[in-house]
Amino acid sequence: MSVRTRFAPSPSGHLHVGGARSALFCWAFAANHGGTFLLRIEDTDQKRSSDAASRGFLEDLAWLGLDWDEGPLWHGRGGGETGPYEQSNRLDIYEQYLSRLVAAGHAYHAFETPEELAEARRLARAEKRAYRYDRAALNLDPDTVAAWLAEGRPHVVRFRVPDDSPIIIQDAVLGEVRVEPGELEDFIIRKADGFPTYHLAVVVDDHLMGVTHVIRGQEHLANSPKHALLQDALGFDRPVWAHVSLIFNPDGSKMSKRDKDKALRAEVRTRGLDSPPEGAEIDEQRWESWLGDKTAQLETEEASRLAGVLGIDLPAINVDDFRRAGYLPEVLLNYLALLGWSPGGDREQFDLAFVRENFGLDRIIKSPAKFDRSKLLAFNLDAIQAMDDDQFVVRLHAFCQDFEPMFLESMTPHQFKLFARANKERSKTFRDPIESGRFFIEQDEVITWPATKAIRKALCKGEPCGFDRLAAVRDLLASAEPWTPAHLESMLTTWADANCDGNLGKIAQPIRVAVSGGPVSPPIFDTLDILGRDAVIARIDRCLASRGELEEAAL
RNA sequence: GACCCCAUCGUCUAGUCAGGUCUAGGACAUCAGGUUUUCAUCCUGGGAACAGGGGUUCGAAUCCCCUUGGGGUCGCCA
Repeated sequence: MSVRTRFAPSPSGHLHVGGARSALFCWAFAANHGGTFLLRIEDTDQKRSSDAASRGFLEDLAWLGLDWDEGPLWHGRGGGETGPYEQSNRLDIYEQYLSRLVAAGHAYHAFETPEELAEARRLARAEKRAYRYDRAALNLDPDTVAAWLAEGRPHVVRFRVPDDSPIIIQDAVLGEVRVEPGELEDFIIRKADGFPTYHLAVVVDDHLMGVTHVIRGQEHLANSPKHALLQDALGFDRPVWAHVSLIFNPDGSKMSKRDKDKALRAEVRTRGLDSPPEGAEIDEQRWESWLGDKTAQLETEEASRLAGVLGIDLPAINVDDFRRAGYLPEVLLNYLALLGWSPGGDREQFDLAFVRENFGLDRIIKSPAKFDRSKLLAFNLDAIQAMDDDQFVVRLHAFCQDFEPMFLESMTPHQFKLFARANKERSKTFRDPIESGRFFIEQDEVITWPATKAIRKALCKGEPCGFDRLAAVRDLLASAEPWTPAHLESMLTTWADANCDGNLGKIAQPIRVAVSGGPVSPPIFDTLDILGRDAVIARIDRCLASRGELEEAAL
């Protein structure tokens, strides 16, 4: 039988790195076995699912290059014989299996309200005992149940957990996992709104879609016995389970899609804010329910607006966060693969093709791993340095198109090309040239020279000082012909030989500060080339004019 | 709290399943030098781990047990 794997996210927010890794492993395992990789949208939670979120997921997956063979239709991907692939479109299917379970006595109707259950849980907790549903509904007489159902009384359907023998599941990563009878309660398989819960939907869909291998995060391990029970009751084969260890934050807590909200809530609390701050654009009611419910999540835009207003950085946990931060998809995938899987030996850097060729369940790592940003960054640096110049130009261009269009609007294509090339060597991410290169696209009049230590050192220190040297080469630059890095270099090198003992830095640094407003730029001759003569001279003149002010500030 | 999972440098890991080749290898980080017109790179070198205790064995990082530590789950979320 051919291998079929599935990635089945619930569309709440963006794809986070843990989900991305699960998707990668599913993809790789299927690809390695010439099988099929399915994508299924688990949108049975009416409160939390949104179309926007599921589009975000698809985009994130596509950006990573993890194409699904079957699943939602999206830009030429997806389709398949076993759809629909959104659970909200499969309700009638679940209903059939649900009736079957009820008819066979494997499931029963229960009428407790959420409030009653919450109270029972609270009580159990107060008495320090483990809470399990008491099966009260099982003792209802059939006529009462029939009457209540007929009058439309709200109810759920619970699965009747057999209490005679232990549940033993085989996990490809963890081995045998055993749960004693009595550890599981009669879990709910259909909610009061008529939607199935995750457990039922997953089991039915995995069966109908022919899923052979379920590779997922270890937070799902405790669900597997429930699924095994449902599969047994329904007469389905069990899939091969492989539970992958969790990804942690550096502080050791589980890296979760709720971390952003957690950080936000903590900041709101410490500041004692009781209403949404100006500029966050969150309405009062939403604010209340978000603050009060620690499982509630703000929309991506709301969250980043709020973070902006509060002046805090949100933790990067979503694929999209890393994309915006200028990481390469292949590097993120490489790093993620390493967090939970190892090809063995000393091999660490590899591409998707390598993962496809070598991935196997047997080398999945059992212990949890902390997400280390600095290693990811080091990998990204290596990948960028391994590109040829033209490739870097193209990819930086694409990045700017998505996130920094100003860089394309403010430069000619030729300038952009020079800009990209000059920056490649010092770029760890696509963000780097953007952040350090703002001065390239700013108007000449916007450049200022604050009296920082580095700027004063370059311009004011010494005899002669940087200003003196700048003044001395100003006309030389104004009349330089041709305006090329090579010619500028030979010109200024000659000048430095004659005027500062061949120490090019003595003149390069004042020029750098003058044209950029700061102490950092690409190599000075490239920088001048990109800016062009007019901007360079205009900036030098303005810088020279600011001399009095700067020297005064230094006193 | 109950149940389940996990345990090699600060971090990710190789080595564990088939015990000796391990005075435990690599990578990131870190420290010390060096290269460099700034920044970033880059080069050289250093320090850094088998959680603890019992077994089994001629021999244990590797097998078993206990302890400790970390984590997950305990939702009409998925």
